[in-house]
Amino acid sequence: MSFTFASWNVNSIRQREKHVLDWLDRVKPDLLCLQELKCETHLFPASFAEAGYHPVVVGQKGYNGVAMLARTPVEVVHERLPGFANEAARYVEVRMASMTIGNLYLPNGNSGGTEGFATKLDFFAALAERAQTLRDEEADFLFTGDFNVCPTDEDFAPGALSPGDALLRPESRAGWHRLLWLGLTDALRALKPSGRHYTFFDYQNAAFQRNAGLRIDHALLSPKLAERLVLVTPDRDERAKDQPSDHIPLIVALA
DNA sequence: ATGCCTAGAAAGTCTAGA
Repeated sequence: MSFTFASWNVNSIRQREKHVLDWLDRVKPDLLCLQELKCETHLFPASFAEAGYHPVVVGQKGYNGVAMLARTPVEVVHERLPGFANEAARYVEVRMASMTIGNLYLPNGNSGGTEGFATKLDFFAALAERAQTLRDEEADFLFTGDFNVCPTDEDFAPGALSPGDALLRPESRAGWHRLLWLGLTDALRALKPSGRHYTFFDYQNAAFQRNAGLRIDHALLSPKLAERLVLVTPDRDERAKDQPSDHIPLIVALA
């Protein structure tokens, strides 16, 4: 059974409500995973449910916040990442269409000094543990969201990041690679093994116009789901619109 | 020169994003 999902860091759901509604109407995914809601759960816009989507919202005041918008009712499994001792609203996991789907907003790691970076690595470690558990349960599962890591040097435009940035530090990349070693497939690179396929463009210095982007929004698929992979598209059209998020949707289709 | 955007919290101008 075919299944289309997307990940989109919207940088405030209230600022982007109309963008998301229009996008849902255009793409009609089975599931949209949102990050950086920047709003409390009870302030999440009602318009998505009115448009026929089942919302699962894990919000908080100010920063962070994740949500799922599903075309069918879902079972909520977790509203925090097991093993990640931090109250920030950065993970939500559901069961739908015979899959377990984790939607994550991984800490950036550039703020908060040594402790801030350690929190990022802690999230990666807990995510690997979660992957191991799901693998042991023989679940078909995927993780998608804003991983805040450029897996290789091909995943950021020259000059877009300074050398010591948390998005490309070896420890961050090791966290990413540990997930791959657990048998997960990087959906975009499975279908587009090389080339620039960015998902983020800074608001400053006309980064989008210069294609000075980063590939930091990802989808990781467990083996049987990877066999069903037919399409991965970073939706650049969204970044050209008025008042866009700095991230674009990453669309993935399974056969 | 982490700064030339953007958003949120909050009422100044920070912090965080990445």
